[in-house]
Amino acid sequence: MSPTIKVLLAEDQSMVREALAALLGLEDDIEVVAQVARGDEVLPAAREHDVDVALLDIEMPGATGIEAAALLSKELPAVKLVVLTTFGRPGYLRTAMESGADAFLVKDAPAAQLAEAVRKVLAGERVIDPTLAAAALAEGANPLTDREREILRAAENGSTNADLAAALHLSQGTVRNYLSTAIQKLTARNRAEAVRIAREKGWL
Amino acid sequence: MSPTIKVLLAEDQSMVREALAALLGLEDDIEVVAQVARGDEVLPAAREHDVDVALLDIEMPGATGIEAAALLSKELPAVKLVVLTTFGRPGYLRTAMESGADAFLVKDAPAAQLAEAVRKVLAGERVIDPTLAAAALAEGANPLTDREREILRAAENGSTNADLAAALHLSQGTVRNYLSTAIQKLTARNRAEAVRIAREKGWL
DNA sequence: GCCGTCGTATGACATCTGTCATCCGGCAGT
DNA sequence: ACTGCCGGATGACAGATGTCATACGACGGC
Repeated sequence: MSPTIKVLLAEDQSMVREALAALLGLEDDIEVVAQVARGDEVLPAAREHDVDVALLDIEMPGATGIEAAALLSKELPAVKLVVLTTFGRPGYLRTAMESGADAFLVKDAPAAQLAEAVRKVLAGERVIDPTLAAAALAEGANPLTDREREILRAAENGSTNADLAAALHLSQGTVRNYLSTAIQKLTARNRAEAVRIAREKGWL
Repeated sequence: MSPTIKVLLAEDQSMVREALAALLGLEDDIEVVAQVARGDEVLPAAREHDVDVALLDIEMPGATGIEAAALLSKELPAVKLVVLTTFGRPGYLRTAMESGADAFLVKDAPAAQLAEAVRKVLAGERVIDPTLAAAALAEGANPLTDREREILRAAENGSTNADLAAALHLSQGTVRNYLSTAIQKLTARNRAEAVRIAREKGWL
């Protein structure tokens, strides 16, 4: 029979990572050959271990799983990419696929889908939740410009306009202009609501 | 040798839950006899399955793991309680212990600590991260009143004062007063920052 | 070359938010 | 009985935020 599938597992929470490794370890045809806890450790580890499939959590320090996916698909295009996330945000799906992901799984899907997805991507298939795919297509593309996104992200923790202006080397008026247009694009009533909406859609 | 330890596992994300079950399943002396995905299913499941230890995630729909812990320790005091969480917030630790938890683990601790904690609580020990315990003691008690907490929670998603007043049947002025005192208690500069700080400390 | 968009900026204006003083009724300690 | 705290409220004020018009240089597409 065919050799075992070599998997790289990237997930920052040790307990979850090792638990997922245990889960995959129960499968005869799958072997977890490397584990990393940070996005920026993915590429080096993949280079070192000659992996078939990389399993990438999105929320990680160093770099997100999506950023890691983009790097991998450029540097090691033979490696198949499964993106895993807590949040089924349509925008995540979109950018993950644009970054070269072959599968997109949410963590509240049944565990059996994990091993299944690994096998399927190796066979050249793509695996995505149809509901999520529909949602991603329905909501359209991210309407925010780079700068607007950046400023919204910076505004998330409760910074004042003065803080933001200083942090981003802008005038306070400019900060307010960007926030104002972002608020309108997202049909929010203030910056906090705008941040929430953008987060929900996966646009940040 | 002693019979196997019967564990109830409560965690909303199926993939993580089943992965943790797989991890615990590798231990000879531990058996996962029940799995639930919601906080409000914990007590019924515990009643039905005669468990020794309940493993409770905090962030769950229906009821939090902490609320479930409080119920369990009242209704089935023989069951040992391990609280598991993504976020190492000192306030969580405090309320978890006050709710009768015997152990408190964060998900980015090594996986080995999970089985270890299960065995220890059954032996009557308590398991908590010393660093977190120190932080919990250092930061003192939650300074917010019930109402302040409630209003901060409601303000989290970007509601305006008018929204909050309507939702909580208060005058707008009263809403502003509560937010103002909360902001000062938390040494924040606006509601958004206050929410962030309260969240970080586990006071919401 | 022209048009649209983006990044950046200013000024004026209206509204929202945060602060403060002050008040009331209820309730827990002392 | 007195004190203090909580929930709730009002009014006044200052400062922060959101909106709008307008402007300019850079760049991309047509």
